[in-house]
Amino acid sequence: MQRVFEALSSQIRRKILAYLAHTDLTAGEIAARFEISKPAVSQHLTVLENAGLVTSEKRGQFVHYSLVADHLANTLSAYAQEVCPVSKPLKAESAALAKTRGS
Amino acid sequence: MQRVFEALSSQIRRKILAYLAHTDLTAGEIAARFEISKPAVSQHLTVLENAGLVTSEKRGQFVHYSLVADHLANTLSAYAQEVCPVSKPLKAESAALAKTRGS
DNA sequence: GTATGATTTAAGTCATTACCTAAATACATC
DNA sequence: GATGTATTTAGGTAATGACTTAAATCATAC
Repeated sequence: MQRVFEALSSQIRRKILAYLAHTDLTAGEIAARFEISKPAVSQHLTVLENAGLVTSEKRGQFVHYSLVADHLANTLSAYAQEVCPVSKPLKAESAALAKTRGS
Repeated sequence: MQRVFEALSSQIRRKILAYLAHTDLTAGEIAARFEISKPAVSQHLTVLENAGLVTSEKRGQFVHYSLVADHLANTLSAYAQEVCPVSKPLKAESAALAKTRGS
């Protein structure tokens, strides 16, 4: 929990997660989307991985990163529960979601 | 958004919000629940207030703090949407909530 | 095995954050 | 108005985080 919220406190890291929400990417592809150095991006990816928000898999000389959406959603949800026991907006959003997806 | 996640990156601040979820508290009552100095707690409260997560009202010599649950829930929900467009756990949690509360 | 490209590790700097103590401010009471 | 309590501001230090460049690692291709 601490590591997750710490990871989410950086705009860059939140953006990385948003990119990974659409598709898996290699470290290089992620780095190309930001203006900071590759080592800096690598550090951010390490933070995200230590928080359990992404996983990495080495294929050949590339390292592919992917989002662990469940962990993110579970953590946010758990804390929202703790602090907003009767979380109206969350509920409303989810109701809309359920409507769209039929479950 | 940045300020909210920055505020949430501190365990102490998350705990303060959890306390305020149950009831409003004065600055002193909050400080009494932690082992750090009162000025340190005051700084944390400032961070939370700047993030829009709490509001304060001065009554006599006391300052009462209360949670702005909507802002917290909305922000978490918005980012969850951005990163987990089909957020199963969030939905499941909310479905349970809806059941309990009938709406 | 040498050279090339992808990624991470290492080492160091700069800025920010968290914390403390001491002092200031504001309110209530006598 | 002097005293006591609640809270914040000020000033300073230590720890943490983000970033950089340079070097190391590892896989690929020649």
